[in-house]
Amino acid sequence: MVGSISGVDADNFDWDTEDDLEIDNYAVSSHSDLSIPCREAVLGLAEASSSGESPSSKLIDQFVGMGFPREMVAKVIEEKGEENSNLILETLLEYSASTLPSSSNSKMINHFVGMGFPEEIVVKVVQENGEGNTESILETLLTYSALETTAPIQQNADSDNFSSDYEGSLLDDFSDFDSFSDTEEITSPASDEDRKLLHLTKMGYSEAEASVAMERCGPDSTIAELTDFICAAQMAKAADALFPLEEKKPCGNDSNHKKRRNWDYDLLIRKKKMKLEKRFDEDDEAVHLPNPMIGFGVPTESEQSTRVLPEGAVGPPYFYYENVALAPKGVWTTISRFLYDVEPEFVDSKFFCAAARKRGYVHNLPIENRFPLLPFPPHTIHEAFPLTRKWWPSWDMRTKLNCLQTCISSARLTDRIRKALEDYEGVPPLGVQKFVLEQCRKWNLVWVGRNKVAPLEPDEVEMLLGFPKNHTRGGGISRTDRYKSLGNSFQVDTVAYHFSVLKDKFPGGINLLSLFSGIGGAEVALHRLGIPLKNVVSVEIAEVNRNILRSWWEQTNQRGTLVEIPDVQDLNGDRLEQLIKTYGGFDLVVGGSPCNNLTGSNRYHRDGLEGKDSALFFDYCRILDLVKCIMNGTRSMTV
DNA sequence: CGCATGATGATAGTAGTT
DNA sequence: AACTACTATCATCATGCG
Repeated sequence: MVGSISGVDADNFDWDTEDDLEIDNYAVSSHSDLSIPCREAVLGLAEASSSGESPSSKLIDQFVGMGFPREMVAKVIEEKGEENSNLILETLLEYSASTLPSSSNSKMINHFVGMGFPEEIVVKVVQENGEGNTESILETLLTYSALETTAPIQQNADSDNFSSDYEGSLLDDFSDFDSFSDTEEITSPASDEDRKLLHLTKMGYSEAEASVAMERCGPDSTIAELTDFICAAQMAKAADALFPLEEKKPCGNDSNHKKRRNWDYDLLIRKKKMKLEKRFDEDDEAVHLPNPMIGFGVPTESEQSTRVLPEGAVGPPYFYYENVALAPKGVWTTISRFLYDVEPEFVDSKFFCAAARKRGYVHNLPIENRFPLLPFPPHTIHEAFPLTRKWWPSWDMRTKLNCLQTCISSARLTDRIRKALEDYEGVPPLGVQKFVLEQCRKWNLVWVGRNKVAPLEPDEVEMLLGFPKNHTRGGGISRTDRYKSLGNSFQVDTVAYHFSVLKDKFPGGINLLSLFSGIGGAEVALHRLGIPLKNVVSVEIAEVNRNILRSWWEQTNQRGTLVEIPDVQDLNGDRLEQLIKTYGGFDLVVGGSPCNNLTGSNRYHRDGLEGKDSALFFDYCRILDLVKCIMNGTRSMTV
């Protein structure tokens, strides 16, 4: 019963059974404290000689693979120890920059070229900054990358005001183009928009960036405005990616791309990132989460707050965007910037129901005179699950559940917990309590019997989130799918509280554009508020979710029209124009874009807004902008 | 192939202390 | 300020079964 680790005390109880040594088994491997996981490229380089050797030589191989001399690597590791890879790299860079004479020049250049910077620029920058100053070389190079231009560099300004001069001249160069395009008649086959797009891509921006910028800045925007916008956006997300959407660039730099994934590059970028963010936090105020997380108010805290929306944000239509509050740094700054600089409202659903759900909402709804859905849902675990009270131990002080996620705990875990508790009559030792509570919090376990904990059933999750019972049940939906769909959904009471201000404004019902609808949290919220749904256009990629929504739509005898669109990419300007013409415009545009790449639960692809799924946020922006343009009649008549 | 199962940390924040 | 301790988190991947 006492674990195999010698000298354990009560607080350090070993919970691992003999063949299950995985729990909290951190820091066993000597590599576990490396701050950056090994990339495939590095592994590839080290693979040949790595198997069966000591971690030390493995580490040496890794750095040798980056192009440092073996002796130097060995020496540095000896000096600094193998724990701190960052320090090792720094020292290596220092050495290779300072100790090696003339021949190092080309080596250094190769080094930066290997990171993916164009050779000519590297040569120039190294000359200007001097070889010794790795930091400032990198800084200058990164400045270029942020501008991401392929135009040749001819300026000979000094390094201090280099970038600003560069940008200035760039814009000057295009001022001619602006006046030209403004006055030109549109007679050629290429539209004004296409010309600008072409010009921007020629300047080195990706097509995606360019089109987003053009949509955001409007049809009459000048090239200068557009570049301004892109630069601002890039600076905002510089933290996440200094080479946004690099795959889209036409020039095929596949080998460079791979090299960029090198380890040293990642380390340096990370350092850079932290610096940039710090600077940003000082200038713009960082997005900070309120404590308590009640946004502009919740029903229980009856404080009336007001706000003034930025001019560009004012509807129609009303819009409502949602995502996880605890996203990687800089993400919410970017989201806010792309949504007309509206300040996000961070709300924890624990003020509305028995489960926490920390989310950020960017919307232009009024915030005065909100009212909650009635009846109030249960506010504590005991109220929500009365039967658990009998088995709930006194030392489990939880009154609220944590965030409902897409996965549930394994049966093995609850089994381990049961076995652990069975060893004791009455109250278990503190160490045992700590372990059990930790797991209960992590997996939202509730007490269903003596020493027996269990994950929530799907219908219990439905109830907690404010959906009707069996909302996600049947019709070919698997149990796993139910958990997944529910875990990705709105908390209905929370969203309904925000939507409640619409009830007076749209007594005859509303037209809803619902992006990434999922299982229809927004629709259910409006319905429960008693706001009639006239026409709903729902965009949802997953067939199971579309089935759920359609089934709910039929069961609740909706009078309106439900239009289902699977792929958000299909919702282009033409389609929108047609829909808006048919239904007379949208009153509300709702969307909670996928969060897979933002949430901390994701161990594999937490890539920020640049992630494969999270980038769909930009589709939300695109569509919202189009709706705004079309409805306000400012869209150019050329399409 | 669909489905269920079990194993797999890192990040960014708070709170407290030095 | 810097450091430690502690906490929570709309998940993905490989595997095995029928």
